[in-house]
Amino acid sequence: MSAKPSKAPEVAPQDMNAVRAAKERKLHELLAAGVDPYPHVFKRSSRLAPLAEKYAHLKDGEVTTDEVAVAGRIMALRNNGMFIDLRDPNGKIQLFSHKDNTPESEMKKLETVDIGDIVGAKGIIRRTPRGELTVNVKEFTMLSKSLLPLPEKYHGLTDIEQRYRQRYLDLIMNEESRNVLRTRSKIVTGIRKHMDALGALEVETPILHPILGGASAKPFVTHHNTLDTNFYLRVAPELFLKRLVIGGIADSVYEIGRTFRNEGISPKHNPEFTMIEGYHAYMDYNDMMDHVENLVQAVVKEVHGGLKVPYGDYEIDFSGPWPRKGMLELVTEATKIDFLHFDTADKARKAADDLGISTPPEVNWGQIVEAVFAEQVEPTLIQPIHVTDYPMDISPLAKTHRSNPRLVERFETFVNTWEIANAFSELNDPKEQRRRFDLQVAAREAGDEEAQMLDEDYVAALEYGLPPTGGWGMGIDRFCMLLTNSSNIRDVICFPTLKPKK
RNA sequence: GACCGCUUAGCUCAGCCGGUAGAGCAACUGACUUUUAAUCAGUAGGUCCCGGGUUCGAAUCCCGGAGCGGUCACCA
Repeated sequence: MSAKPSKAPEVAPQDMNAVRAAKERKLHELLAAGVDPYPHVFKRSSRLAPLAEKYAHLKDGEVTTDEVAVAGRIMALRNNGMFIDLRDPNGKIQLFSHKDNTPESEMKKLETVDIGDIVGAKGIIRRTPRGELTVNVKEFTMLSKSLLPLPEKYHGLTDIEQRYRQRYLDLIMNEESRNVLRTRSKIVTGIRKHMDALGALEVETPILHPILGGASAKPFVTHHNTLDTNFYLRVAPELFLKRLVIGGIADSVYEIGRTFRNEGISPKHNPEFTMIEGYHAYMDYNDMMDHVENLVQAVVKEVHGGLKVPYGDYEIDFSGPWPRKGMLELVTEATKIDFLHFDTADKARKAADDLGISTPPEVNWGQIVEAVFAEQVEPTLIQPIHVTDYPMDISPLAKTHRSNPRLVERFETFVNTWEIANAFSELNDPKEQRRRFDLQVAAREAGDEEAQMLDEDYVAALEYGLPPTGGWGMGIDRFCMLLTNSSNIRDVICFPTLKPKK
């Protein structure tokens, strides 16, 4: 391009604030000088964190003859650019430019450098008398000229909405945000490592589901054009994973993946969230309790170093063994009422009413027990506990309890009043499964939007034979909230769902 | 979905009983030069979220709307 110095930026002035205009001007100065403000590559001799380690022994004021090439984002300029704070994802270093040791050509480049630019620098490394590890700049390279100003350096970006909408800015400015999302990554890696060590096979199953299944939830609906068919975005991977166990691809399979529920958004609910589900042949829900406990402990230890984790006003102690208590038993402890004594929904409803928990007439016995449990027991479950033996009414995919036909072999693990895991001995009797589906379909026809659909192919798969299988699922996002002391699920999601602006 | 709250410069925030817009950072001009939120002097920067209304006069009061947050309801 013809590099002619241009005073006037190419963008209409009314579209820019003064800060941007100054940056545009500097960009033009670079172009005019024949400098590419967006070069293709820069060879670093080291990242910043290893440098800090390598030179930790340098005393204040000590100078080396070691030449380094470093790169990162400029976070601060002091003394008209004599001191630059450079940062990369894991470290920081100071750049020092002074006419006594920096060539005039490089000193000149400082005039086109702003806070927020990505730059590279070469020079010898030293520690200043005030103790800052520093590169004495011999050569400057603009690596990416920024055109927008960074948020205020001291307070950072605090506007919660903007932090989620422009997560990149939040990440540039807030160490805490970077750390929370890094911890999430570590948690997922830790889970995967634990599962792989067990010999479980990681698989991927469809997100586009022609038939809703695997959980009671309201779905998103989407459309495939050439098939001219609507699909649901999955609310759970469950039925496909069990098909794989039927197929014998492995004794243990698991999937970590995005799941979608078209329900309210809250500090604990994002419309798309990440679950892990695992299925293990020849095991039952007792084995799953051991499994969930081991896995959670392994990951907590890996992320936190120990098993005690602060959350809000509490300290969660993940050391085991975690108590295992029946849901009905817990309800009885809390209410002095044994709901197993009520053989009809009406009797249970009356007892719930007396507790101030009203339920609509169409709900069944299990749903009433669940409502009482949610109201009276859940808020007390701070430390890890496996709540076992759920009503069959609310568990259409779980195997009937071996000692009580009204219950199923299911448990949910609670921590900090939240359900973090849900597991059962999988129902593998095809006739019983069909009967359960029929009940769901009836509930759906009676207006229960969240009741499950009959999946003929899944029943057919069961008819070929699913081994006795233990299955479990865990919401990764909430688990991450617990381990990062986050009070909002959005903090542990890189790009949480927001209403589009305007 | 209901209730409550917030929204002012690029960012962080003031703005009283209604009298016509302020600071710090960032930017610009200059000074200074081993700083650590550098310092000093000066300059520029506004759809006060949007739309109505009341008023001589609205960032401020009233009504409606939007986005976000908190609480509750449902869900994991």
